[in-house]
Amino acid sequence: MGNSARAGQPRGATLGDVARLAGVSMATASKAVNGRAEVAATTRQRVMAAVEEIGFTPSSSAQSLIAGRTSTVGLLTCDLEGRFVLPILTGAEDAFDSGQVSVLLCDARGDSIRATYHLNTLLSRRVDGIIVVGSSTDPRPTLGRDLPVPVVYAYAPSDHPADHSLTPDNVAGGRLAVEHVISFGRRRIAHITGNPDYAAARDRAKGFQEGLAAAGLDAVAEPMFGTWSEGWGRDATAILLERYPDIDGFVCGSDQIARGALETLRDFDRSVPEDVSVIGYDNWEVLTTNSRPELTSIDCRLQELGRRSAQRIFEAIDGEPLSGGTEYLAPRVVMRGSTVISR
Amino acid sequence: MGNSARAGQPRGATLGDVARLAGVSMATASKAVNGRAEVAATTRQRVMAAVEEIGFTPSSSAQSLIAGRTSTVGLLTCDLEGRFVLPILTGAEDAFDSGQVSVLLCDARGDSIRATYHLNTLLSRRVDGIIVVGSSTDPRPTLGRDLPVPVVYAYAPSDHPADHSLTPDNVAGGRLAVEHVISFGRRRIAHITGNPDYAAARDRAKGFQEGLAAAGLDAVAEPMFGTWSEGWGRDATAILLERYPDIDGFVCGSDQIARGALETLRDFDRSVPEDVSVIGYDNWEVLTTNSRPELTSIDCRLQELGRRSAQRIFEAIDGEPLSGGTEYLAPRVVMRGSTVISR
DNA sequence: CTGTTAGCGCGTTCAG
DNA sequence: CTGAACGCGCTAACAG
Repeated sequence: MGNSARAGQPRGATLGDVARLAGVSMATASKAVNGRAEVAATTRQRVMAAVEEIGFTPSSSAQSLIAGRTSTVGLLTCDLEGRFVLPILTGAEDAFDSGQVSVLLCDARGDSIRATYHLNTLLSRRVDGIIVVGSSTDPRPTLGRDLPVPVVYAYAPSDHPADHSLTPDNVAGGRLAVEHVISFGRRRIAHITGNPDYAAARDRAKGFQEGLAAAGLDAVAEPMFGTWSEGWGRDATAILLERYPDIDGFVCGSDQIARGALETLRDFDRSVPEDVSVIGYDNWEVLTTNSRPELTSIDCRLQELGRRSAQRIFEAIDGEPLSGGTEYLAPRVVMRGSTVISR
Repeated sequence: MGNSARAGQPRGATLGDVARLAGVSMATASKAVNGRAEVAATTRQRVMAAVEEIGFTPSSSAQSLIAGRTSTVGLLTCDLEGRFVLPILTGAEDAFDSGQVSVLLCDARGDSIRATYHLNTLLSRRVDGIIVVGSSTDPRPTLGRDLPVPVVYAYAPSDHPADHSLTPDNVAGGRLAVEHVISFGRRRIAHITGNPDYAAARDRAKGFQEGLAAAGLDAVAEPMFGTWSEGWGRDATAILLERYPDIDGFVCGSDQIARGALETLRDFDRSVPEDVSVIGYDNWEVLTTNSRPELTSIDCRLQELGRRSAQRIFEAIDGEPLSGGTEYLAPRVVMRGSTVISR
């Protein structure tokens, strides 16, 4: 307090102010501030003192104008609410952060008109690159191929093969899930998953069936497609248990579905993981670590996805051109009590 | 496609390019682009054609330099992962969006050193204002009083009374919750909540007790403080039911706790909402709409909180100085099957 | 109605 | 080692 009255320079002090106060020219002040060698030690001290005194910070607008780069990237999300964008966003923010670049956040709310509007905003702000974060793994329309900045598509791949996309490998995830359950000796395994309109549901089911086949096992039933909800998990599990009482493994397409499965298994007096194994998908902690038993789940490593997306942008900024095509990120299994017997 | 080869001006075309191509001076081009009146219709058309042709977008860096404003605000979050910041963030983004201002996102990861670092970044980028989003409702240290831009604290209020803060009214929420349960005829009501180190837990408990007293009711037991987890909800509910079998209402400090309560009530064969009412807190949809029955909950209106924070920043930018003090946002109840009997 | 000039805040030559 | 001059892309005065 007290020096709040000194806010006579409300919009930030300029290098000129510093120079005047230190009794040097702007050029000298600039060199001192930027730590260049060609400046006398005593002069530098005077300058730095002045900097401290008036709280000078160089204006990025001016610097960008000269450098031709803004050290800013745009993050264009299609649906901020979606729970998948947040980890990606933190991963990217994390990577950019240590690279001294700032993140300009835009949310298109799933509206393509708003998306192009925001794209213009980002281009006008001369971002050095753009990450487009989708809310599902279904391919999304490209922003266009003749943009003046590198663009990377995260989570939802672009529908244009020349664009660079990063997306979780859901086929591998489905396969990993069933392999995990098989490794605990299960042989009668069912798959309950979400809406088949989602590529995620189809891909995971595909991986599930591949894994089963590779182990020489038959599916106990066709994959059950429904919704991504606990309610569907409960209902589908009940249906399956009544029809195939010998089921000993449930591979679920989401943690919500798996939670529902756990609940119904309790109602049927089957013990998890002793009699039946259950595995979820997404590793959504609020769901996986609060259930009884805790839920083993497939983790898509979304934060890593965000980090890598940022890395690709960095490389592109540094001149290395972006290769076209899609990178599939391998998932991993996080083991918990719904498959592992604690002792 | 096809014109991707025309990317000879990779870093964006300049107004000079437009002017040259249209055969006019930069000043005229500027006026045409900005829709000023003092320009001939035919000239304007030539200019706009040139704009289209080379895909010109004005550089915000240059514009900012002149205007002295960047039309950018900083969003400084303390913990992006936290589930409370996301709605606030979307609310703010929403409001800024319609005001043509962009959002610069920084995440301090709960680290105060990183916070001051990011603050400097934001100031150097000459943002027109800053919203600080905390991850709990406990007061947080002020960024300082002598900043050259307006600052608003959202969710976590500043510990400095002269700062402007917006935070949910948890006392009102606790009271609202118990009033709702009382309105359904419940008289033997218990409160299970989270860690008492959190102001949220204490405030909600306080509101709970006020509401009870105002209705002339005695608490069936002291509020049960624990953790914000389903496990604690299950355990605390079991303890209470064994000790006070006549309990007919559970006011919970979080939706997770309420989910746990629902589960234990099932184990005890009490029907919800016929015999017992249960209400959660936060209205976290994945928890409230997937339970059996669905969970009535208190909604903090975080998106509205974000929107209002943005509004305060707007007002401050427009010259209206920020008043000191904290705005408490009234919560509302979202009714679902855990209190309302469907028929 | 159009073009010329100056300057926003800064970094970077190039003489002194 | 220091300072004067120029330019980044753009807009606001003024002249023409």
